[in-house]
Amino acid sequence: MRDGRVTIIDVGLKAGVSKSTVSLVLAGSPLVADSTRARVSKAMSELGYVYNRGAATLRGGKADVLGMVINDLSNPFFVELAIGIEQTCQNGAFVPFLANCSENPSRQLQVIRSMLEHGAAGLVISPSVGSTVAELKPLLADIPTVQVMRRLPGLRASLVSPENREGARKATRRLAQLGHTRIAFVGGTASMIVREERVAGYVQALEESGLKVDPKLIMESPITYSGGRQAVPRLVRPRGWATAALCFNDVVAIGLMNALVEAGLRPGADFAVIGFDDIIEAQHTTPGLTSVAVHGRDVGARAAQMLMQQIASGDWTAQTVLLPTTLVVRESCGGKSIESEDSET
Amino acid sequence: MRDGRVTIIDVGLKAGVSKSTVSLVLAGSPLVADSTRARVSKAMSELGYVYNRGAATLRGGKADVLGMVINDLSNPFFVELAIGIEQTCQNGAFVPFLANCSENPSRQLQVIRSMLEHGAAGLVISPSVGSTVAELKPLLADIPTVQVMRRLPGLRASLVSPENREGARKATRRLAQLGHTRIAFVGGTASMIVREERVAGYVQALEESGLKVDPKLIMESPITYSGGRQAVPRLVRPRGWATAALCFNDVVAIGLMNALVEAGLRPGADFAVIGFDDIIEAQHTTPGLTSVAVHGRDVGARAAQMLMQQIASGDWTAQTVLLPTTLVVRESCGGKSIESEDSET
DNA sequence: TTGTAGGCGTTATCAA
DNA sequence: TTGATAACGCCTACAA
Repeated sequence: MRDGRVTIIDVGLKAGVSKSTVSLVLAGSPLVADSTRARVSKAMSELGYVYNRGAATLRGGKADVLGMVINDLSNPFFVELAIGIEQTCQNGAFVPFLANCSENPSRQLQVIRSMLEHGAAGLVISPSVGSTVAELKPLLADIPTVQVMRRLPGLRASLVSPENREGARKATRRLAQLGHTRIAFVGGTASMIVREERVAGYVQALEESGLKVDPKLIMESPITYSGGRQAVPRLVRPRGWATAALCFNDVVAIGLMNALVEAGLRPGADFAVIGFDDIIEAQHTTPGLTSVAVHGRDVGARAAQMLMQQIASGDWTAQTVLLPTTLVVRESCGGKSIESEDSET
Repeated sequence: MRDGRVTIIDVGLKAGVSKSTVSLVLAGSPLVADSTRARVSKAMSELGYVYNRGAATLRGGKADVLGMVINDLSNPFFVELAIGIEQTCQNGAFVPFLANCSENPSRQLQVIRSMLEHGAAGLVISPSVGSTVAELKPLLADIPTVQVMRRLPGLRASLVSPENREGARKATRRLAQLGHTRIAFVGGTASMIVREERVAGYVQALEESGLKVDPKLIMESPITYSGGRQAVPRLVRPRGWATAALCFNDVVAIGLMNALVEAGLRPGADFAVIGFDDIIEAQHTTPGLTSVAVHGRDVGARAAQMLMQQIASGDWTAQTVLLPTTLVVRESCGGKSIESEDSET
């Protein structure tokens, strides 16, 4: 106990047993006599003993840390996702550590390295925009990894993701059914695979509805509130140039809705808006935001399950799980009368 | 390299040097010959060597992990706070690990224990609602700890917090100056110290303005969007019973604003609303939300600085730092004409 | 039911 | 400039 840190030896000394016995108590072994166990436990709490998991890991090899590397926590959706992962870890005897990359690839590398150095048993990662396989692949070569939401092609890692294409298709089809012919897709940048998938669903729905696909209606923007705002001038000048928009996600959609109001247009009446993710905020806008629900918690839970199972089995062949989305209809897209599309799924 | 994990011994073998030399290279010591260093580095990357920080910590005693224990990441304000802490750690050679408690004290205990077991060098903690000194004090007895935003009286730990009382006072005074006489305080529960402070500022401003303090105007609610919503019926029935509200935070304020609109009232025109925190969302509501800016990143940065300094010096006597707030005036409180109060600060 | 004796990967001390 | 050796705190045989 030289340095202030109490060890099992100190505990043993105090309880009058050897360190091995203390270790057995720690492990909850049935071999220890009840009286001994009690004495040891008492000594532990009196000394303020703290288990040194690092030492145990060093000896035993396996760590209980599960790393969550998330691209951007300022998007509420990813917070939901992280919460889903966390809760699932609880039940699985893993300790989840969360790291935020703020959509910064070099920060992401640092964070991953750090988790590896700390002996993480596995990683759930939602790659930052701008990540490259070249830099990530060698790092992740020896650790079970599950990608969530975003996918880096060429990476040998599992994936849990929503059915982006189908979700976007459902949403766009709804807008078309409501009579819109000039429907925009707003948000994200062309390099994002998730966006590609969502745009593909959007295009498919337009074609199925017999509408023309106008590339000018497919707009890029940062995936932030301001990104959504910025799109509005291009959307409504001249007025009626577009009359509806499917947004890359809810954050963009909310920014867009607010800018519409400021431009004198009523979302849901003069202009239809649909978002993607169905974050909690979508219920608390005026009008309520229609959104393609991705069920972030479920996605997170699924990813965590998969990862824990891969860790347990030692087999982490890449698998892919696509989770269904649901169109949650609120007022922002107008035409409440049409029955929900959920039934069609 | 038995178990797949490459050690410095393996690296040394490959490079034809001893593990001590490898260790020196790792530490960037100027003692090693350049040619040796090069050979060792090459061996490391060829073998895919990963530094085992657990082992180093076990040997050396000091860890590089800094734990952030946050009450609730689904409040965007605390995400900002966490980002501030993270960024500051970067510059200080600490690795920040984030854990979310979802406002759940027992989860919080687990998380803290886990961080201690992993040898965290220090903790930044924003205690969950319902935390007790009795359970926290023994845990934190031997580790530098800085509380942020929230304070547990009786805990021997530093605190970085905004000037809640003064912030609330400024906001309330503004509402009074705009001619409101029935001003409510909405959100939070009575047991929260932060709320106590904010309510105290609110009461003080009312008295300074010669207004009566009506306990019925001080309302509790969960600090969520729905919490804000729920307050509205009590606020506007009968119409004009209250004409303005200072909210516990922006999340409550945004929920409240939306419910106002649904009740047929225009925030900023028929009813004045001020929030607290100035989260990013406050700029993206319609109308823009007037808010007492707490500058979450700065608060986080300050807390991280303080903690790192306490770790470095080994002296962690409790200190308190109160950071000033600013009233950011947008449209939700009406009366744009009055000049901003910032100048008075 | 409990004690003894390594060894996990690293760093620090001391020799060479 | 490099190598040998002893800890760090824990767990796991194996012995008692």
